[in-house]
Amino acid sequence: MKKILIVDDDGELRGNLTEILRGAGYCTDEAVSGCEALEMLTSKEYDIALLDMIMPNRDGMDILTEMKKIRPRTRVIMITAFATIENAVSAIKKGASDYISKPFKIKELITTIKRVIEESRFETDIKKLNIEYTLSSLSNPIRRNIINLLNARSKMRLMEITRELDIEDHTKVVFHMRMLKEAGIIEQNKEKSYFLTKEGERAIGFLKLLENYVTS
Amino acid sequence: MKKILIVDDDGELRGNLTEILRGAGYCTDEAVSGCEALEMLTSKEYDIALLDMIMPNRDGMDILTEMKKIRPRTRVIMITAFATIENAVSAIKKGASDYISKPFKIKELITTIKRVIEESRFETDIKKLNIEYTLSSLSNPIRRNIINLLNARSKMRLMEITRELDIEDHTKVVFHMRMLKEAGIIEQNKEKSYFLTKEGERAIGFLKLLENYVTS
DNA sequence: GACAGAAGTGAAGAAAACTTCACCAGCTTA
DNA sequence: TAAGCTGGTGAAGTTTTCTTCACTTCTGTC
Repeated sequence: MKKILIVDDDGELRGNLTEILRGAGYCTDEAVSGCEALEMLTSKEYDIALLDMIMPNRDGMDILTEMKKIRPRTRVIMITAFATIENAVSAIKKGASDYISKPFKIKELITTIKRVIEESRFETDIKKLNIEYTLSSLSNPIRRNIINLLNARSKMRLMEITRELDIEDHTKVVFHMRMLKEAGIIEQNKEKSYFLTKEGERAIGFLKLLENYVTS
Repeated sequence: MKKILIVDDDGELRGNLTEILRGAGYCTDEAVSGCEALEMLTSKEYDIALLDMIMPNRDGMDILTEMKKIRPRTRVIMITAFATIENAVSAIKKGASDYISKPFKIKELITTIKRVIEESRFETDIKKLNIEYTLSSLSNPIRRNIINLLNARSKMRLMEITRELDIEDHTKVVFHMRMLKEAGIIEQNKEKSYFLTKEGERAIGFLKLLENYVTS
């Protein structure tokens, strides 16, 4: 069952959405604010986040950026009352999967959700890309070291890794962390600690296998 | 038990070497000529080849080159009656692991064989290098295609592969074939056909594994 | 509030990987 | 024996990947 996170400061709207989406067979959670949403994303993985663009405190666009950092694979659908083309474009550029404007019909929302899920399922090329990504991530010795470190220590921050690997320039590590994040091998929580994803753990398994072959 | 191929046109010397090396616990085969040696290498893998530099028909140096093409991982020890520094240097450059001159003492030969085996065993960096090689071979889509092709067809020649993959410039394929050969993933027989090594077959296994991960 | 360290961006340069091209040697076959 | 294919080599050029550097922003701490 697909998991959806509803992020909106409007309690009534949240309630309605929850009811409708649960009725449509989705598993939903609610977050009152962007900050709460980020916390929830840190501890749990969602397939989709419905994110209100305009919220008190922090701008939805900011939250989108943060969300993508924490969970690059969670699809975000932006919702806004004041739809403009520029907004839509910049949201998509920042990694949103779709963009719908209030008021919207329930049917419209459901269709959008279905399409976004379908897209993520249908991404054959992205699957291929992923093999590509995974292999080219693993083909670099620095990145293999990083993965092994994270496997041993489970959570590490940037400078810890940098010092552990005895690298002078931390931006070099930043570069490799980005590669690994793009490959879906690691993720980062709100405290900026990096950790292995499930895929990352598989990658470790893969590496060990390879090493055994070669060593034997 | 380590397998040694003795290549010399002098039957008496071959006989002696066989006796001594078997006594020392090695498994040996004999080849009368360079050509015969190449045939034997095609069908069987040896750890070490003792190769006489001067033989009728084909020059030992030529044979060395061919041997390295067929079995890049078989270590070759060159034996010569007329030792010169230039000869030694060019033999090493062509991939010989050592070079000894006739007449040699049995102890000397055994020591050399042991050292060469030890080197190949001790090559921790080469082991690491191999992971490196394997991964970077697999990280390129063209090379993955080549491996898959060879897996399906078992033996293919250069132009077959080139056409099958619909590549205009065959030298591009030559480049990737060289990479794969260096990684120990493919080898080439005397008829110039390429085929997967055992490592290559393992690489295929890895790829399938990875693909399953991603597809699931 | 000033300073140090953590985390990161973006541009520029260096290094490695890959492609293209011009050319050659060997073999087949008309 | 000329033409055409195969399997290469080596140099030059292009692209990608990686590294370095100058600079920013945020956070904690004194």
